[in-house]
Amino acid sequence: MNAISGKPYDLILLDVMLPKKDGFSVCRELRASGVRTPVILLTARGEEADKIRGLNLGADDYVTKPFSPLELNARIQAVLRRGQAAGSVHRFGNVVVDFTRAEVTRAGMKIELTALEFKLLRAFLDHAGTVLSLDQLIGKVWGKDVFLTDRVVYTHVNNLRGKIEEIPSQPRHVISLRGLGYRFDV
Amino acid sequence: MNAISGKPYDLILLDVMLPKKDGFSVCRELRASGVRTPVILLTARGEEADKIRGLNLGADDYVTKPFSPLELNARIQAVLRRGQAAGSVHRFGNVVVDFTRAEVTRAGMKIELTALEFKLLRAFLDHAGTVLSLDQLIGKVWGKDVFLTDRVVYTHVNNLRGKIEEIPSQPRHVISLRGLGYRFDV
DNA sequence: ATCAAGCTTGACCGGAACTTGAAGCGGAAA
DNA sequence: TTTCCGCTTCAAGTTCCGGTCAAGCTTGAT
Repeated sequence: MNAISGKPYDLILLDVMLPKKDGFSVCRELRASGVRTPVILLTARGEEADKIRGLNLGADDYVTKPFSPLELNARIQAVLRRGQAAGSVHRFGNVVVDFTRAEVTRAGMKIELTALEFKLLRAFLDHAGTVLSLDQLIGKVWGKDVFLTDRVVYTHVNNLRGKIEEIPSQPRHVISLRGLGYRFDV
Repeated sequence: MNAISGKPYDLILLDVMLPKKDGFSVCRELRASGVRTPVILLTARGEEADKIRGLNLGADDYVTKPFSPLELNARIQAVLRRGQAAGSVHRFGNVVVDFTRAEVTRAGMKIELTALEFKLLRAFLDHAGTVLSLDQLIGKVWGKDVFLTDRVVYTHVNNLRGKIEEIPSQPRHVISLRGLGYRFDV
């Protein structure tokens, strides 16, 4: 821990399989002690659950072994670039979204989203914390010049809710603002 | 402090949780010493009160942890774009208005505004300190060519008052000018 | 003092906005 | 072709906004 905490690293590559102490504990302790340096986890093939666990502990991305150097490099670049450009992995509550893999998990369980629901979720995440009117949503998800009834949006927003919201979730992620639209809160 | 005061930064990202000295003090001291550089506060989830405190101390925006890189970036851009006018976050008295989130708080407590009340409040804030006739208000809130009785305005102005004015507030924010209209004072 | 116009404030209720489950439709896969 | 499944549409039910009404108050003119 102390080997890391003081120094300003740009990125931490963490193997889940370590002697004496596993990568998860390290990751958790890092986060617990306030270190916000990006962390990429290296996990062995087949340890799907580990991936989720790691991301929920605060890791920024994961790479499954065996991995190609190219992929690792790409993900490193992505994580470093993140904060200005759209990263692939997002987290809110207990759900993890990986747009490049088109995978979503809630509390470690995989969730199936349709293509449209992905677009909708992306629109929300791209504007997290700001109100999106129905027209804006339609523009971002379906396209600028499409005629759709508001009901279409209602329905799909609710379908999405049914999949990503914990049940019952006291503070929802997708918040209805009557007369204004929706707002996504992380 | 001196590390900041001399140099022409475009923006300051300030974590509320800092070693030795919290972000609030830093923010207050900055403002007190005349630094007008935009400040974005990072506050932890659940510290709702902190948000308000920070904004009242002169911060320009806040981001609650955990935040998505996208949101942070969006807010940075927003604050930079803001310049000095027409920002999303307004303050008057002990109330804070965030139009992009469609959120209003008074003395730290969240207030629910309707869509119409938001539009009305925006019209007032956009022309704070100047008299707005009823016709002007109707034009800005309902639209240019709408026929409405004055009573409609009366009612909604008073509904808005009931939500944003402290009770009883000796100097009101929404001031009636008999025969002329209303004036909003910060 | 008296009065009327302007404003305040609370209550009401029709309908718009939203939720939610289910049926219809059409394209892609088998 | 048939089946499947995602997107759209429909519809019933619920919430609650917003224009209207009304009664009372304030202010300035007469």
